[in-house]
Amino acid sequence: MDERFYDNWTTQLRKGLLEMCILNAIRPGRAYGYEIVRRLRQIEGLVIGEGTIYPILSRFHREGLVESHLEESSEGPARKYYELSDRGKKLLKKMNATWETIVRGVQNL
Amino acid sequence: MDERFYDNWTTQLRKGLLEMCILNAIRPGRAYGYEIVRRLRQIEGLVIGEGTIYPILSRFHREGLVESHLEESSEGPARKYYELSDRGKKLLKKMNATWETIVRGVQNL
DNA sequence: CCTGCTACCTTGTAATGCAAGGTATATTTT
DNA sequence: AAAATATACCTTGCATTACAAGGTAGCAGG
Repeated sequence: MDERFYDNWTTQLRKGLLEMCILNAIRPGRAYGYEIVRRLRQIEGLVIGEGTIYPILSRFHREGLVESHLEESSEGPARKYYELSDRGKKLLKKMNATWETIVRGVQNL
Repeated sequence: MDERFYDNWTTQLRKGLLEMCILNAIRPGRAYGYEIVRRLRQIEGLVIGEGTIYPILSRFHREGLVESHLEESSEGPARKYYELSDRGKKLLKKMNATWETIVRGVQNL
C-alpha cells in the first residue's frame, strides 16, 4: 500500500512541534542533545534523530532561548548542557498556551 | 519585542495540521475551497489563506484523496466542490488517530 | 585494536505555508 | 452604466523546517 503520503505528513506534523517538545524537555532543569533524543524517542509519533536536534539546539542558542556549557563526562565525550533563559521560559509559556488553543480548536472542528 | 520567532513557529506548527483540518472539514459531505477558508478562519490559531488552501486541495486531488466537480453558483463564479474518496477516508482516520497519539504524548511529556 | 556506545556536528534534499500577485463572475452602490 | 465589493478560483517565489547521510572523537570491554 501507499504509505508515502502518510509518512510525509507525519514528518510535516513534527515541524514546530519538535521545538516545543525540546524546550519542554529542557525546562525542568538542564539537558544535553543526545539525552533529549533518547527521551523523545520513547514518545510515540515523536521520533527524532541527531541530525534534527542539533540544528534546533543551535538555533535556540542563536535566538537566545537557551544558554549552554560543556561538561566533561566519564562515559564518553563532553556533553553540551542547555538550560532555558528568561526569554526562553517566557516564549515556551506562550507556545504551550498556543498549542492548547490549537488542540482544543481541532477537537471541536 | 521580538515576536519573529513565535510567529514563525506558529507557521511551522500549521504544517501538516492544516491538511488534517481541511480533510476533516470536507469529511461530513462536501465543501469548496473558499468555504473551507472561512470555516477554518474561525478556529483560533488556524488561520489559513487562499494561497495556502488551493495548492493543498490540488495535492489532495493528485493523490487521490478527494474527488472534485464544478458547480455553478448564483452568488459568484463556479465553485469546485470536493468530497473524500475511500482512500481519503481511510487515510484521514489514520491521521486523526496519529494526531491523538501525539497530543497525548505531548501532554505527559 | 576493534567493536560498540556515547556525543557532538554539517551538508544537501524534499516538502510545506504564505505573501503577493492574477483572473473572472455576480451583486450592490454611485 | 461605471465603479466598487464580495465571491471564487489559481500560480509563482521565498523562507523555513525535518531528515538522511555523512563525519569526528572519547570511553569501555573483550
